[in-house]
Amino acid sequence: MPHNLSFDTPEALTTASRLVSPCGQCEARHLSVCMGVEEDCLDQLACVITTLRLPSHAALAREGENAGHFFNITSGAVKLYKLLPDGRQQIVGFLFPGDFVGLAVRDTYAYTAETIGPVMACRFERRTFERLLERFPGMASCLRERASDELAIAQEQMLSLGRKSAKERVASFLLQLSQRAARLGLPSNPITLPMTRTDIADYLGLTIEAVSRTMTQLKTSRIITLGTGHMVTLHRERLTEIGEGWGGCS
Amino acid sequence: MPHNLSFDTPEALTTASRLVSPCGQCEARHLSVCMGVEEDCLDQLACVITTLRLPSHAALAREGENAGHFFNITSGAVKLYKLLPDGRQQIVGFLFPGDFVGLAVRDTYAYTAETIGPVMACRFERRTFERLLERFPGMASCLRERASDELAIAQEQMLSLGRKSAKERVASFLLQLSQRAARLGLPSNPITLPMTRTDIADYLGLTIEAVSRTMTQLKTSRIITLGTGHMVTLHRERLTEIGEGWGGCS
DNA sequence: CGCTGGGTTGATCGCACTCAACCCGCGTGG
DNA sequence: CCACGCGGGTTGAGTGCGATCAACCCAGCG
Repeated sequence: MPHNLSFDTPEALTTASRLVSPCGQCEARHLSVCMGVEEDCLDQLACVITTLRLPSHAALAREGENAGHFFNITSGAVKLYKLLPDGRQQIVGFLFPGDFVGLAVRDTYAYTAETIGPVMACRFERRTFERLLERFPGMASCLRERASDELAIAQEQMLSLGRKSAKERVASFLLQLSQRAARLGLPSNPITLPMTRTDIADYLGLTIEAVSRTMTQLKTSRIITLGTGHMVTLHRERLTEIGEGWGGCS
Repeated sequence: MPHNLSFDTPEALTTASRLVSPCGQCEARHLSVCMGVEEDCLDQLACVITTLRLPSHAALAREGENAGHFFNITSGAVKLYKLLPDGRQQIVGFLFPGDFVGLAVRDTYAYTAETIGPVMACRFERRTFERLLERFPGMASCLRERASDELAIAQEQMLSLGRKSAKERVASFLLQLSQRAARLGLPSNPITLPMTRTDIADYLGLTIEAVSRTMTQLKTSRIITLGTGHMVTLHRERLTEIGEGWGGCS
C-alpha cells in the first residue's frame, strides 16, 4: 500500500545515477535500479526503514552523540555543522533530496545535522544498514561513490575557504547550488536559496555582513539578479570567471 | 620471493585497523587480515600491482588528468593540492604510509598528488582495481571506511579554514600530525614535520610568514619546542586548549 | 502595537597579507 | 679557498580585506 509521500523534486527520483530514498514500497523500482538490489529483496529494506517528517530546525544528529542511525533525505534541505566551544560555527555541507547523513561517521557523529525548513527523511538503524550493505554489494559501491562525491565537494570547499576571496567564494557557492539544482532536475538558472544569509556565511567562512555586501556588489555589477523570495538569477559567464578565480580583483 | 622493500614505519604494518600496502607477496598476511581477502587469492592481487620508487617532487596524479590509476602509499609522504588559475594553491590533504591516492576520484583527478621527499607506492590499474573490489567485498568496505575517515578529516579542516585563527590552525595541525604519527606507530610527541613551511601554509590557508610567526609565537609561549631538523615537541595540554578553540585570544 | 528574525548598510578595527630585508646551510664552480 | 646562487626560514613595516559594532529596514505575527 503506497503512502502519501510528497517529493519536492519528483524528477530526482528518475535519475538513475542517484541513490534515492527508499521509503516504503512505493520507491521499489528506484531501489532496484540505483542500489543494485533485486526486486524480491525489497521487503527486507522496507521493513527496516522509518519515515520521518520533520519541522524546521530539527536535529537529525548531534555532534558527539553516538551514531545510531543513518539517514537519506527525501525532501527539503539539511545543513551539517560543527561548533567550536565559544560558539563559532562552520557548516561543512548542505544536503538535498537523495543525500545521506552519516557517510563520514564512525562511532559518533562528527557534526550536527539540522533541517532547513520542513524535511522528509528515511531513517535506518545503523547496524541493520551495515548488514544490508553486506547483502547487497551494489548498495555498498553506490555508497562508496557518494562518499567520493562528498569528499570531492569537501576538497573544493577547502580551496574556497583557504584561498578564495569573499567574492569568489560567493560566486562559486552560487554556481555549486546551480549545479546541484540541475542534478535534482530543478531549473539551474533562476535558483532558489533555501538557506539564510547566516547559513551561507557559516558555510563560506564569512560573516553575514560580508555575504550581504558581496551579494549586493554582485547585483550592482549585473552579475546576478536578486528576485523575490530567495530567487537568484545567475549570469553564468562572468560568475564562472569570478568563481573559478581568474586572478579576479575586479 | 620477498623483495627488499624498506618501510619507514614497520609498526604501521602490524595495526590491523589500517589497510596497508599490498606490494607483492611479502604483505600477504596483512592483506588477508585487513582487506578481507582469502590467502589463496593473493596471487590475483600481486599480479596487478606495480611497485613505484619515487624521488622528491614527483607527481603521482595531476589535477584534471584522466584517472587511470589508484595508489597506496608505502613509505614517505604525499601532498594533494588544487590550483587556481592565478597560481594560488590549496593543499587538501597529506598522505602517509597506508593512505590511498584516488579515493575522491570519479573520472579525472580532482587534485595533483605530489611526493614530499622520496616515496614508495603501489599502483593499481583503476579498472582492475574496481574488479578486485567486486570480488572482495571486504576490501570494498575497508575502502569505504577509509573514505569516511578522509571525509571526517576534510570536515575538520573546513572548520579550521573557515573559523579558526592562525594560531588555532597551527595548533590543531600539529595535534593532527601527532595523532597520525601515533596511528603509524611512530612517537606522537616529539614529532617530525615532513613538509616545508610553504606546504603547511598552503594546507592551513595562510602565508608562509604567518605560519612562521605563529610557530615562533608558540615557541616563545613555551607551548611547543622547536628542535633540530624538523622536530617539534608539543606540550599537549595548552596546545589542545588552543587548537580546539576555547575562545583563545591569548 | 511591539517583538522577532532576516537582511542591508555604514564606520571603524584588527588580523593576516604583502613587500622587503635578512639569515642560514648547502651545493657548485671559479 | 671563497664567491655565488638557491631553497628554506625568520623578522619587520605597512596595507587591506573582511570582522566587528551599530543603526536601520522590512515582513510576519501574537
